Amino acid sequence: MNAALQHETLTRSVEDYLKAIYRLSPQGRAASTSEIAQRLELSPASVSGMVKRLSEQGLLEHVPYKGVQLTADGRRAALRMLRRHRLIEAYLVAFLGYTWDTVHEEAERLEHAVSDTMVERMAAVLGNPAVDPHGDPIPTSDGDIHETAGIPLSEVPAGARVEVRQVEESQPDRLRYIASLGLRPGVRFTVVDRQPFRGPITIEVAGRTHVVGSELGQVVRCAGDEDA
Amino acid sequence: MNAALQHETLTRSVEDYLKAIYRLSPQGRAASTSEIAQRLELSPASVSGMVKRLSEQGLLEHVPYKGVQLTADGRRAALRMLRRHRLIEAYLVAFLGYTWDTVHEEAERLEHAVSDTMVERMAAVLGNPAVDPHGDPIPTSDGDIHETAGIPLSEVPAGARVEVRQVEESQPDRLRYIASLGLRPGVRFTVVDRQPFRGPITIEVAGRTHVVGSELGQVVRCAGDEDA
DNA sequence: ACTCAGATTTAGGGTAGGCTAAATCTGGGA
DNA sequence: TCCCAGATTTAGCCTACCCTAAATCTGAGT
Repeated sequence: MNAALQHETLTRSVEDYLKAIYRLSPQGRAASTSEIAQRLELSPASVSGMVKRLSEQGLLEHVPYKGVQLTADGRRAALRMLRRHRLIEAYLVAFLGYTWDTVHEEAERLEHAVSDTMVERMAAVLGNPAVDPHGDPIPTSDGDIHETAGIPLSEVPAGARVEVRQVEESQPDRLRYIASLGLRPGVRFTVVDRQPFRGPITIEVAGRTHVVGSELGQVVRCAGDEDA
Repeated sequence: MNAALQHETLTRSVEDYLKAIYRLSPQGRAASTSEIAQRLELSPASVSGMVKRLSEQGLLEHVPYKGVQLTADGRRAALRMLRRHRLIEAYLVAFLGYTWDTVHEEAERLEHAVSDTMVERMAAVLGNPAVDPHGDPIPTSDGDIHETAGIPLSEVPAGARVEVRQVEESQPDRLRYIASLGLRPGVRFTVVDRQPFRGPITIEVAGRTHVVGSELGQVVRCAGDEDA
């Protein structure tokens, strides 16, 4: 467990790589070089180079030409960054007048700069929230995370009444659009109609009807409305 | 005025250099390579190299073997960092339970990461304070600063009643010691005795008498107590 | 006016992490 | 089974900063 040592040492770049790889590996699937490159907006060649360094450092497992997976140390570091990122987002919204479309960019920089102490103070004044403003779960300080992945809106059957759980989007303009439809975590709404072949989805939110594309259907994740 | 462009481009390193040079140049005196090196804990050779780059960028004026001065652009950037640093310190003390001995280090990292927007939001919720927790003046967002340099405690005549204005110290242990004497910005106290040749100074703070060394006398700056 | 100690700069080298171009691997379709 | 398109890696290069060691300048004191 040299992760404690590594905390002090990890560079911004490395922290970003680990976070990206975590996000790209649902239940431990391997992430490919090109996926990582795309997410970090770097060339695949650069990613190849960094991947080699990180696997030498023991932060990830690399099978050449096949992909990478985080080691326990790598996962720990990634979850630490995720906690920071999401707590910072929650803090900025709660105390500094940010809205969910503007917090991502700020948190992206702050997550590398705040101390553990500051993160925990923010968590405390927030009352240790379980989710961030987009509904994403906040890992605990000892690295637990409850992936409460709801189902994508695009897979909710027509007629169902559901609740928004998470909005997996970071682009401000898209988030503003989604907010303008009344969709945000915790909001209940009804799926009126869903066309096949990734066709448009008709929803009714707070009495108003909207038709949205399937791309949006992918990022809005919902949970069945148990108490309806 | 390409300073706006530069904002986006300045690296952490450059920001630190400019801030250090500003602090080392009271009323536009030139700062020497070795002073800068000492303050930033770098080798003089490294400073020489960076100084060359920065003067090519137009952020400072360098007369080889003589020293450097900030240009208008450089000064603007330095004051911007000073504003960030001091507002962050004030914010952390006011809202996140920091004490004046612990804020410096945190601010030192955050000042490079926060956006202008966030800085102004912090300023707003703080009510646009004029000074930070150490009594140092906070530059305005358009680069004004009121250097209210009080006189060092070591130069206050015996018998005078004065008020603490600024405590020019960033080391936590020293700040805790100073706080333990009851000295902090705004506190009134009396100089009971002062020995010559940088000798010890006897002060009375809130009815208690302390003897302090002249080194401390340099960092605690005071103002005559007008309304006594 | 000289000299030399100390300050400063230059020379040469290292690491981290980007990039493009070229080489190499992999797997799906003929 | 073979082949080639696309993915991946390697090779070679660049920038930003840092370092130590060596060269050079400056000015204070004789």
